Formats: sequence, structure tokens, C-alpha cells
Amino acid sequence: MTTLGYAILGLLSREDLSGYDLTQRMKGPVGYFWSARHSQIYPELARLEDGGYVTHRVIEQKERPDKKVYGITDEGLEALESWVTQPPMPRPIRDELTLKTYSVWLADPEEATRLFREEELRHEEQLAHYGEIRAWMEREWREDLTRTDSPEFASYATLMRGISYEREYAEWCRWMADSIEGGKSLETN
Amino acid sequence: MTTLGYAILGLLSREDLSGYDLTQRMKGPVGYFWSARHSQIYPELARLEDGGYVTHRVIEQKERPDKKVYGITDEGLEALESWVTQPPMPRPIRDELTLKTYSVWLADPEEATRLFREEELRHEEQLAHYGEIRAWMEREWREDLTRTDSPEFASYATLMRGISYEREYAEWCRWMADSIEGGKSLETN
DNA sequence: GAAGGATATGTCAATAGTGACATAAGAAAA
DNA sequence: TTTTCTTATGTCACTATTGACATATCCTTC
Repeated sequence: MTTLGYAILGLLSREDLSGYDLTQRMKGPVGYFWSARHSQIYPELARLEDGGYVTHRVIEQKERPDKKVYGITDEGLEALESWVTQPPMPRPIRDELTLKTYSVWLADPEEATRLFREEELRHEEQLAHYGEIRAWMEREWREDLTRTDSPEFASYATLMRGISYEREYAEWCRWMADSIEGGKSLETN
Repeated sequence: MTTLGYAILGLLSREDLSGYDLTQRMKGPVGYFWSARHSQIYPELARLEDGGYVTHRVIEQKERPDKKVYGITDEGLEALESWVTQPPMPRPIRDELTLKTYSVWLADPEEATRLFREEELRHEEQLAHYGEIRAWMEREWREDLTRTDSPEFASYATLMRGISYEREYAEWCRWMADSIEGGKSLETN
């Protein structure tokens, strides 16, 4: 089983979905830390069905193309449950901006400052967006969020990782821009 | 040009290195946010040489296999310089632990708590390791760190990203473990 | 004397992931 | 009326990355 397979099972454990729906859901909370295009999702669904983790039924629609709606099987749910608490495979982090930082000493300071200010803004915007979603969740899901065995709590916890990730990134970008602009690094930290 | 190509140029802009040396360097500051195995580095060096970004000379060694030491060309340095301040390609983040979190509602709370405590420890350890390197850098490179056009500052800045990344990750893991252990999420945050 | 580790450079098959191509039909906007 | 968007499912070629295989020598440890 691939990690993408578990991402799909994670979505199907909450509700039955078509390949198209799954592609859309990849833009929500799951997609913040794992995403895929439809060209990867359709073949993966076929593999999951082959392995007995999901099944599908065809929904005929008038005035729209037919749908294949997928549902998780008992075997699929079991596989997902045992995967969840297994320590994650250590994967190397790949972050192009931080790699660029390693060569920032070669850059024009003004251009470098602009780069980090721009990236700071990008992460601040993402943070603001997540903040709105958080406020919505805390308003709509107040009860559910007190139970850690609710899917709502799981979505909220994933979002919280997004929030702290973006905040950390934005702060570091600001520190970088300030350091280069000020010409000194140890001064501001 | 690939991102790995620029990672290699970034190392070669500081000193001439062999493929083997580059592989070793990938475990240091550059490797914190971009890494590769030797099986990827050797072909990439060939491509870089093909493109005129690097050149090599063979160093014959007694009692050891011969070396190919690579050096960056003027074209290579130019390419690297213009890449550094270019906005990075947006890449999807892939983090298996945060993906698991999306399905944590299915898990046994005790096993989930153990998972997040373990991961918290891993990140705390990495943080402690980075902290030692930071202390060493601040001691040894005091002067250099005041100039943002020094390679030492660039290494330090990369390390600082590592430090804030690990701190953020460890804190979130602690919040997760505490939330699941306490059975409540909104209480501790 | 044997085994394992470090130095040193490569190839190759398999997997993961992206972007483009392909098709089809209704709805909405220009 | 034509174009564009949304729904809907798929394939295919290419790139990036990993892990295993391959070879050779010296040095250190058992």
C-alpha cells in the first residue's frame, strides 16, 4: 500500500466518494499535507479495489456523465486503522526556498529581501485563510471538538498543524528579510 | 535545470568537491531541506557538465580509487545567482504524520498518544542537535555572521529554519498528545 | 587471517508524481 | 452563437527519486 492509498482510505472512511470528489477533497484539510492529481487518483482507486480495500457502484446520472462511487471495505478500514498509529516512514524534507537560502550570500541584498518579503506575505495569507477556517470550525463544531474520536477533531488537528506551520514559516521569512535588510543577522535574534 | 542541480551548484560555489564529497555534504545544512543519494548525484553531475555548469579534473590517488573533483564554471555561478532570488516553484507539502492525523479519530487513544509522544521526542532530539551546531557557529563564526553576504551567514540562516521547523513540529506533537490524553482539544489551546 | 567500514564511481529497475492529451455533455456567460 | 466552466473518467510520456547491484582498495578491528 502506498501513502496515497491511505490518504484515499482516510477520505472514504468518512463518506463514500467518486474519483472526482476525491480530487476535490484533496484541496481541503487532507490536501494541506498530502495531495494528488486525478491522474494519480484513478489508477490508485483501481489498485485499492484490486486489493479489496474499496468497492464501487456505478451511479447513472441524467444530463451528466455516470459516476463511480467508492466505499471503504472492512479490510480497508482495518488497514487504515493499523496504519494510523504506525510510526511514519522518515522522508527527506524538500523545501526549495530554504535551499535557496543556502546560496543567499551570492544574491543582491535588495532582491533577496524582496524574495523573503514576498514569501512572508504568501505564508501570512495562507495563515489568515486557515484562521478563518479555524474560526468556522470552532463555531460550528464546538461540541465535536471536545471528543478526539470525532472526524471533526481530526480535521481540526490537521488544520492546527497547517496554522503552526505557516506561522513558523512566515516568522522565519520575516527574520530573513529583516536580517538582510539590516545587513546583520545576530542583531535581531 | 533541476532543483538538485542548483543544490549541487550551491555546494560547488563554496568549494570544489567530488561526487563522493557532495554525497557527504548532503548530510549537512543543505541536506536539511534538500537531499539526494549518490545514485542521483553522479548522473546529475554528468548533466551539469554537459550543460557547461561544472567541469572536472581527475585526481590520481595512491592507495585509494581515483577522484573526479568538480568545480563550478562562470556560467554555473551565473545560473545559480539568478535562480537564488527567483520565487520558488510551489510544491505540495508531503508529511505522513499530519496525514495520519486526519484519520486519528479511528485510532486507539493510547496508541495515538504514544505515536505523538515518540514523534515529539524525535523532533526535540533534532532540535537539540541543531542547537549544538548553532552554538558552535555563533562561537566560531561570530564575525562572519554579521555579514549576510558570507557563506557562513547562509549556512546559519538555513540552520535557523531547521531550528524553528523542528520547534514548531515538536510543539504541535505535544499539543496533539496532550489533547488525546486529556480527551479534549479546545481545553489546552 | 577474515570481516567490516571508509573511500570512490557508477548502473539499473521500479516507483511516485506531474502535465498534457483525450472524450463527453450540460450550463452559464460573453 | 461561441466560448468557457463544471462535472466525470481515463491514459500516457516524462521526470524525480529510491534501493539494489556492481567493483576496487585500503585500513582497522576481531
